[in-house]
Amino acid sequence: MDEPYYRVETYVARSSIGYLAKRVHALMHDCIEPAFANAGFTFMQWVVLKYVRDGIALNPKDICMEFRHDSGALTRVIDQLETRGLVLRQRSREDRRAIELHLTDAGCETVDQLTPLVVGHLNTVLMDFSREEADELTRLLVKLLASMQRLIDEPAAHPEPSTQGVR
Amino acid sequence: MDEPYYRVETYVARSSIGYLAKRVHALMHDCIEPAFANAGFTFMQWVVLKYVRDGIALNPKDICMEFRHDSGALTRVIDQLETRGLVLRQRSREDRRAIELHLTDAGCETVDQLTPLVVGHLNTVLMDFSREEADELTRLLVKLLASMQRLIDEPAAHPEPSTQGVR
DNA sequence: ACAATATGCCTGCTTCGGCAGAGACTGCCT
DNA sequence: AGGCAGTCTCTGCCGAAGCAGGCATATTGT
Repeated sequence: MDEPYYRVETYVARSSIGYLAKRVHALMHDCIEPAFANAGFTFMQWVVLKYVRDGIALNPKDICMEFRHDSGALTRVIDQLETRGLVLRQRSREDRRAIELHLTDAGCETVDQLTPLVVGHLNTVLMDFSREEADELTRLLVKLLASMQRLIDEPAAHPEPSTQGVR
Repeated sequence: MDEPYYRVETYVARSSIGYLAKRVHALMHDCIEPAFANAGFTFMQWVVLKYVRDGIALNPKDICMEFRHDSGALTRVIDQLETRGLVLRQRSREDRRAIELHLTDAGCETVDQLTPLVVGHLNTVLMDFSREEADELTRLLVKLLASMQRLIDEPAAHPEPSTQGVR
């Protein structure tokens, strides 16, 4: 972008992508979490099961990186899933610090049962969107994620107006 | 939309707006929260100050509604701000259940000092976006919010494929 | 071969949001 | 006037995430 999108003088909280992102997340959560609770799960449990099922991430570390979740918290989520017999922990042969996660049959079944619930909710939420809008929204969100990811990975390459020392 | 956007058979977690929303929020948080911490504040504290400053919401209830925040949690945030002398609580005359929030001079000053920090970060995050893309992203997020809001307000008007009883 | 550093996971402590209920108050109805 | 339902704020409790530290293992450099 040639010149800044937001300006200090005219900045209004409600319309900034920061606020919007937070509220989208909060509302999405409010929409879907009760449905999961209904089925006896939490969203995070679902995420782990789905990620392992799809092979997106097979160990805790990758899930943390992919999903930006706390590793300590993740340990406990996996504990729950293991206790319920949905997931198996298995020490990796190549790197014995690492753990390989495997779904049990019950775990696979759970994913299959929960998927329609998730898909249904997402489709409901997108009801008023044209296919083009949904595609564009997805594209822009992915792009935004990539930008932010780069900002975090390249540490402090982009100097900000500092406000250190306030209060 | 004529037919569903997502399908059970082809649903891949990473590209769904649900996941994207959560990750955008998490990354946004990771980007901005440290900057606030640096200045001695939290994001929620900033939100309250900014909302009051801009007159978007002058009492706790409105902030809760606008920002979808827990009212109990908000009480405590306001406590902190009051302790630090940035905000005043004042019983409303018209409705003595309600509280009117007012910024002290120090509070106004704080908002002025923090605003560039927020605006700077947002602009940095949007660096690779054209103005049109940023506008479109904002529009789509707002539209998505409105859709979800409607779903929540109209209770259960949209029957979902039920998965009750799983586990 | 050995030390120094980094990585992956786990564990306690702290913090914060979600939730339920209480207390004060308002407006409506009879 | 009095009762009653609804509203606004606050409090206590619980569960989950953030954080820091620890242990086992891996990797790198000398």
